[in-house]
Amino acid sequence: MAEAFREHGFEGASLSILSKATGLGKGSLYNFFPGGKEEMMEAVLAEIDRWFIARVFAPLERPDDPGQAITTMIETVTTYFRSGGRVCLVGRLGLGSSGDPFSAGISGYFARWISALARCLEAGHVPPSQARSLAEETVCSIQGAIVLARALREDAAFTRILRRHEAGLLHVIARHGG
Amino acid sequence: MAEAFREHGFEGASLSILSKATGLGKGSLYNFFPGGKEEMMEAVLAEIDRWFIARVFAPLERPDDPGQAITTMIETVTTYFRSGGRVCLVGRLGLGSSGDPFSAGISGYFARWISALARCLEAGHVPPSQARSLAEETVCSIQGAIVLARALREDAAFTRILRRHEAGLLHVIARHGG
DNA sequence: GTCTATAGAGTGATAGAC
DNA sequence: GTCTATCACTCTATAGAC
Repeated sequence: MAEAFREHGFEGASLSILSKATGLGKGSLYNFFPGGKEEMMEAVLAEIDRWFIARVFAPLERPDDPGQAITTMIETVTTYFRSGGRVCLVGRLGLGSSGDPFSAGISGYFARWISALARCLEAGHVPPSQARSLAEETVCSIQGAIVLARALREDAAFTRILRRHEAGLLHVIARHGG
Repeated sequence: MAEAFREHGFEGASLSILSKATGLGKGSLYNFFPGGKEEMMEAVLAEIDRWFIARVFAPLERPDDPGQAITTMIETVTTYFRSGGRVCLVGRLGLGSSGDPFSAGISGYFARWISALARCLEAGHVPPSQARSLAEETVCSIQGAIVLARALREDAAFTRILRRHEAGLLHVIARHGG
């Protein structure tokens, strides 16, 4: 179901697509999600949120080794987004007017990602304001890299961009003796 | 019509929305665009392409003053995307499976943008490989900034990110005596 | 009997095509 | 405006678990 929303968007993911994707009839879908498509999307977003909290945000927020945490984040994200071949559903949803009912979740996702990464950099002794700029820049570039890799049909663009950011962040930490 | 596609996407922009946006009846729309919605989107993309070639790509490709060309590009883009409040239709289309019929135009748009910016940096005596990386990074960040500004509902994020890139590019040109 | 999960025909509304 | 297809959604029917 998540993949169906990812690929077709909220409006484009029809119930017949969702039914086929899940292998469930319409009756079953409405049994699980009485709120209809909107509730289905909520569930998908909640699952994404849990996944990112566990695998991305939490490790950044209290890192044993900030440099290692950043390297791990880059690897995790590269795998998750399949080197840009897989769209970020949260980002995609935010671009459309159909994302309005989910705007709290959407902004929360990005806000937490940025602040988690900033905290990691601060743990590496990067000054807070610089940490925030770098974190914002990195999350921004990850989203941009997905757009670019999809548009250019070139996964290498995604990995190239992420690698540059990884190197940049590690360099800044090293400079501050992180 | 462009705004309708921008805000609702290809699937979400129904003919009644397009009809209302243009002030034309459905019959008139099919008179102008016998190919239906797909042809309407083609027309919108072609118009965007012309606009970007005239206002963004061409000035970068043969700059009198590379630094000035970059500053102008940042200003033009900031205005065009209304500080992130306005979505990039080409980027948005690339994220969805509905963009498949337009994939050539989509990849061409980004490819030309990156190479135009790279050429501008080369005119500022930045070595080609570095110029290309910086150009890719910048176009990537512009797209990411739109996603982020929309998601966070914070136009300031867009202008902040673009300003950082502008400063970075000007600094690199200055270092190479551009 | 009650509860939960299933499938799918059937609802009116609206889609895109012409 | 008129077409048919499809939309989100409802409803009925059925199944097994307890």
